[in-house]
Amino acid sequence: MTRWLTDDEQRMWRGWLDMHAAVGQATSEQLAEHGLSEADWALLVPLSEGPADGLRARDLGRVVGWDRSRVSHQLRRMEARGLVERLDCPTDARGTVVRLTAQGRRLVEAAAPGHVETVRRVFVDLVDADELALLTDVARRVREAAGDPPCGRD
Amino acid sequence: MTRWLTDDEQRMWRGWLDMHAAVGQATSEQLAEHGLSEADWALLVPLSEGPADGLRARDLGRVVGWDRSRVSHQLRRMEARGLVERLDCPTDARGTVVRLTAQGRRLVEAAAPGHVETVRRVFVDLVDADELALLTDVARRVREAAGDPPCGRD
DNA sequence: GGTGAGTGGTTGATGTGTCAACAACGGTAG
DNA sequence: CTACCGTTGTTGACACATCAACCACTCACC
Repeated sequence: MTRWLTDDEQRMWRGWLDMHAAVGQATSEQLAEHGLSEADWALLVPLSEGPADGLRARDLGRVVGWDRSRVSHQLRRMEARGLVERLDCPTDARGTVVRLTAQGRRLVEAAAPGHVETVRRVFVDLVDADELALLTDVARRVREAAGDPPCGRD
Repeated sequence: MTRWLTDDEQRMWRGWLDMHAAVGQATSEQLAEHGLSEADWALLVPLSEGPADGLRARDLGRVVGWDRSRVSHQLRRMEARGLVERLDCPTDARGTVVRLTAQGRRLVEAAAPGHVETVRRVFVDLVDADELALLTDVARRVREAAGDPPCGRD
């Protein structure tokens, strides 16, 4: 006996999916003004916030919640565009240290204000304090129910 | 003067992104048990709900909010797997009519109950009536602020 | 009946995400 | 020291998303 979704539930579920698509589109378009993708941004942010001498690819992957392969592929493309460079890790010959280039750092700093403004305009500034607390709580419940694959962005 | 996100705002924004990742992962894994992807599902659902003699590719694209190219690529892969078939459109020589095969219809009907149960388990059943109304309203506000690219799923 | 703008669909190129296989290294038990 | 196992990162194959180019067709207009 399947409990199908009621009309209200379906409206919420679909609206929520469409909301995510709309927000993703808005942030993608904003980053594209600087020649960046969401995938670029996901890696550039922790690199810009981390130590100036770079991060182990392993640690970078943990921060953003990606597997090694995805990180490696993305870094290859970003290195080809001159955003990051890969160095041998001095403490572990298996490792790779990833560091922002000067150009990469300039791009992050140029794109960050517009990114935050977009996030505010299409989402954060549209909810009041009560709603913000409730959304945070719903998100926590859902992550726990779904098995909370640790992730991180921004 | 950029208004950076406060800690609470950042927590909500990140939690919300992670929530979406967790829900997407849960539904993807459930569909994968039947050998289906989210992209397959997006097209299979309107095809299974539409007329038995199929849908114009154009109309299918409008329902799911995809452009022509994306629909065409996805249909090519699905046709190769025997889920759908493409027929010439009798009323417009430019058109293509897409129809579920018997195998495609069996797969949709086999996967649908588990899909709905997953959506309930990781999301819908975790919010009460008040929260459901509020989430629906927030989603509406966000879609309007972001420019509401019409979409549709499930 | 032509002609030209617009529509419908396909294709190829490139960027992105996932999986499995692989090579190289580190750590530990014997 | 050697054997072995777990870790780290890369690679290749394939699925998916986006963009631009292209062709065939429709339709409105002359």
